[in-house]
Amino acid sequence: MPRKSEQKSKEYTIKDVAELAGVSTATVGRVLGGYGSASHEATQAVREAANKLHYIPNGIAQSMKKKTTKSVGLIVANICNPYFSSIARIVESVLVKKGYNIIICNTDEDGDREISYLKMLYEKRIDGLMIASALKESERKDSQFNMTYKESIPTIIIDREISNLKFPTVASDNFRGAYEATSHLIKLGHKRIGIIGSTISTFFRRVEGYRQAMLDHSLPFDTNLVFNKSYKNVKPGDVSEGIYATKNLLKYREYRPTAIFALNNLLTTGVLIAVNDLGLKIPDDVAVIGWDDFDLASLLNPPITVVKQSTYNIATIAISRLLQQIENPNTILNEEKKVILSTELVIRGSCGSNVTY
Amino acid sequence: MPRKSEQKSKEYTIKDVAELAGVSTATVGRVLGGYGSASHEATQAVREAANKLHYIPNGIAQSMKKKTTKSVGLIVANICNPYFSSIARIVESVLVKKGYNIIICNTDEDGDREISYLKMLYEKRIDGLMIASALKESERKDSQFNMTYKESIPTIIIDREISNLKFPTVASDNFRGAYEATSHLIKLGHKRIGIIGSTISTFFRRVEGYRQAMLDHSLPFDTNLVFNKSYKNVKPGDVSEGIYATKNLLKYREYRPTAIFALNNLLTTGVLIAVNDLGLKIPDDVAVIGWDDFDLASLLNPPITVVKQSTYNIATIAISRLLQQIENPNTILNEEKKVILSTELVIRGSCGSNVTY
DNA sequence: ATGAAAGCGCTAACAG
DNA sequence: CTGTTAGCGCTTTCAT
Repeated sequence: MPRKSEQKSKEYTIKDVAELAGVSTATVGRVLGGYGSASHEATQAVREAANKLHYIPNGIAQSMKKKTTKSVGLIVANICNPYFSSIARIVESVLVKKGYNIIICNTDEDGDREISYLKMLYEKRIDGLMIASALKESERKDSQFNMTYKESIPTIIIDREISNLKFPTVASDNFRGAYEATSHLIKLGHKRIGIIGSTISTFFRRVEGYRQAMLDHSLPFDTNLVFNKSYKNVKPGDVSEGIYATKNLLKYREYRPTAIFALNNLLTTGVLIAVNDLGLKIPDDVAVIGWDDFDLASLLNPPITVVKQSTYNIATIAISRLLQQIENPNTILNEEKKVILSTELVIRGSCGSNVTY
Repeated sequence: MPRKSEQKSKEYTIKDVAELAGVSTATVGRVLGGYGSASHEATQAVREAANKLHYIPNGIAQSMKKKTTKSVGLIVANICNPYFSSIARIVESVLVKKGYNIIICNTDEDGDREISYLKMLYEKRIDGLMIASALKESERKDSQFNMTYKESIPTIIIDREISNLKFPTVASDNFRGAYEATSHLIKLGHKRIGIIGSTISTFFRRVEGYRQAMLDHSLPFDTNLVFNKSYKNVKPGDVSEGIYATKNLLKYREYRPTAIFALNNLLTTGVLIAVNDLGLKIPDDVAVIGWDDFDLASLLNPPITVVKQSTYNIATIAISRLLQQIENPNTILNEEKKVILSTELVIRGSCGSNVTY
């Protein structure tokens, strides 16, 4: 095999195939593209020629004509978060069956990055967008905001709602999930409950649920127990945020919360590590509840109680709605535009006795 | 704001901008594209016009001309595997800085899916490809095989080697990692060691390392202790494979291995669940070693000993080499084409005494 | 400094 | 059934 180095093998075009097959480019398009009709003879010749040249159609040129790219963008905070990777996985599996590709973008909860991703994706002329927005409420006041998201392209919002945008959205009932978790702790006798989150919108709703539960049970809402720092500068998969927050919360023995509610998996892990570092015992010294279930939750000692989101449903519903919009641009998704899925409190041992009430 | 419903707002083109600005399309291209030169006046007018129309350049048309798409494909087994999601995360973060997007493809270890993904990606005219191939050795004998991968497009192989292909590759030293883990168990007195993998190439190398270690210590290589079933039909994130394998391995008390070596995170979790189900204790009843480290490993009781891959290095080296190829197509990567990174045995408590020898 | 025009590879009328 | 041809939106010579 003579190595014609440097000589980048030319990409064959439909024209080359046409010449070799002795037909017109239109005919080649017809047999390869599967539209129109061609004689058996022509079909044969074209296939043969295409094979011989190892012809690979130029999707870019096709997109140019057809005005569709068969790709959708997925913007999430961090693909390393099992919650998002599960969604990506499920979404991709249904997309690929329809010939779509998925372009993944990690914002790290940075609004600016989100905007620049949006720009990239729109330039790429994606057919659809699925997004867990990192933009904070405040950043949306901006007058330019309305221009950031193109309402002309099919979009589905997941995980978090984006106010003043009329896209369909699929998310968990963050308020209720947190309300239930908090109530659970209260019923178990906890009065001082720490909660660890961050500045993203989803977490605000969860903190509200927590707050309401406290209030409804005549307990004070003490902001000292709310750790809501920003995620900035936290490396992906970095567990230190949760550790830091926990150590902070448990610093003063007398004010120490008797329970901690961590608002995502990474934070939960951080809490567990910190509690362990401090030589404290769960649930006797401090109870723990996490947001999002994980495989090892039931194997830890004690097993960890969690608020479980129906990730599968979120992903499935979201992608089916998005495809609906893509394939039928006139679909009006006005009614029932927002679907809020309930969460499930999975009670294991990390909050004390295994009550079932 | 009158809602001109249905009337899909027209995408503005460079021509619209040109007209509004009162210049030619060439000039618009020059100021927006940042090449050539334009008068201050023209520049001003163009920018204004572009802003007013919220003009978004058509990347497809650009790609058509420039013959570059600014996107790279990433083919992995399953993005839900923390090992792959970490790689994706790191790779994406360096790519985005250079204006590239990343298209993620999950093969689920299915060779056919890999081939169809490859086709999609090549049609999309990706600028580069990073791949952890799912193709088994046997599938590569196929005469068509050589045509499956286009040597004309920059490619980097990660995690597993693909024989007879002259692409650069970055992977862990699977043989050595497994050899060390197995030796560790042997030195701790284990003689019957079960190993759980699957039919993918990486795992073969690991089993070979295990085998060599056994042999070098005058222990028999007993295929009854090797669980190497196929992954087919296992759902993403499904832990049942590991559970099934473990229960199988531990079925007959008298032949029972005293240690189990699980070849990826998901399998490790399965092993832990199964062992727990069976009411056995780690490490007394059975020792456990896992492949790939994980945050909770040190929090489990006992903490789990693992073979740790330098995921960060794999991702970083791989992407830098890929970019090198993309940006400088004439780079000859002949020497040192293959980089094999060593693994690290992280000894915790799951194999018995915390020896350090 | 700027405009006209060719052309990237393909699809889809349209005409035959 | 098949070929000719006109673009899709942009970049980029080549003139001016």
